[in-house]
Amino acid sequence: MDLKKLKTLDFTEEAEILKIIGHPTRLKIICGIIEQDLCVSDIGDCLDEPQPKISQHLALLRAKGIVRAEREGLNIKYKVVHPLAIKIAKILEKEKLKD
Amino acid sequence: MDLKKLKTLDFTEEAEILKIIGHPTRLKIICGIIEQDLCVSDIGDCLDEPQPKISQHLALLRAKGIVRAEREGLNIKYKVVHPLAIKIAKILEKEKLKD
DNA sequence: TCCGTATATTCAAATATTTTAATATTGCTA
DNA sequence: TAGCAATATTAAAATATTTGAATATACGGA
Repeated sequence: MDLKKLKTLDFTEEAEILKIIGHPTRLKIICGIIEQDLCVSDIGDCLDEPQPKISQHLALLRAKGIVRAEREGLNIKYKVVHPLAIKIAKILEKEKLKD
Repeated sequence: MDLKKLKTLDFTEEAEILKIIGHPTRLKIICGIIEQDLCVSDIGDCLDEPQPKISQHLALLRAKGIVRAEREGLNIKYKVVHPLAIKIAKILEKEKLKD
């Protein structure tokens, strides 16, 4: 891409998504729910983190439109909905499963 | 991926890369130099940011192994070398060129 | 070797993020 | 409707990042 074109582009939104995803706990949450929806307590089990902390991270992800919550009886299940986040999670999952 | 497998994985390094890239200036730098190597002053022109700021961001990117510097006469040219960063920059470039 | 151009470093102030702990809310079921 | 299980919110303290301004270094050419 030439410099003139680049000059007109703005990467603010994409950067924000990357920054939010770029946290070990949140990234693991996202990779965890990319294939299957999970509820908060499952995620907590998986990460060995206290429930409120998981909820806080999920709240951030929700606020940025990266995940969506859906009540299912007693639990609330989360799924990834942001296209860029989905792409990145899939790339990472693939890399991780190589080993 | 099942929960047991997920539990054994660590996403710390990937998260760090994403976080570093997840800054508007740095992301634009990376997308700018994905196809062509650029020197600091070209990057500065393109972003309308003071030179020391650009250098600071480049230093961070260098420290994390995301870009590499190469002197070329009077200038120093930068290129992206981190595989994950390259993948993401290419995804974003493609998206941006759609519009 | 002195000068100018290009780039890098440093440090302090402002700002943002993360963590922790306590507590609140929601909805099911007895 | 009381109690329990699941999830969410809040606020303060600790920590990390970002910015801005000043200054330093490195290299090539006269």
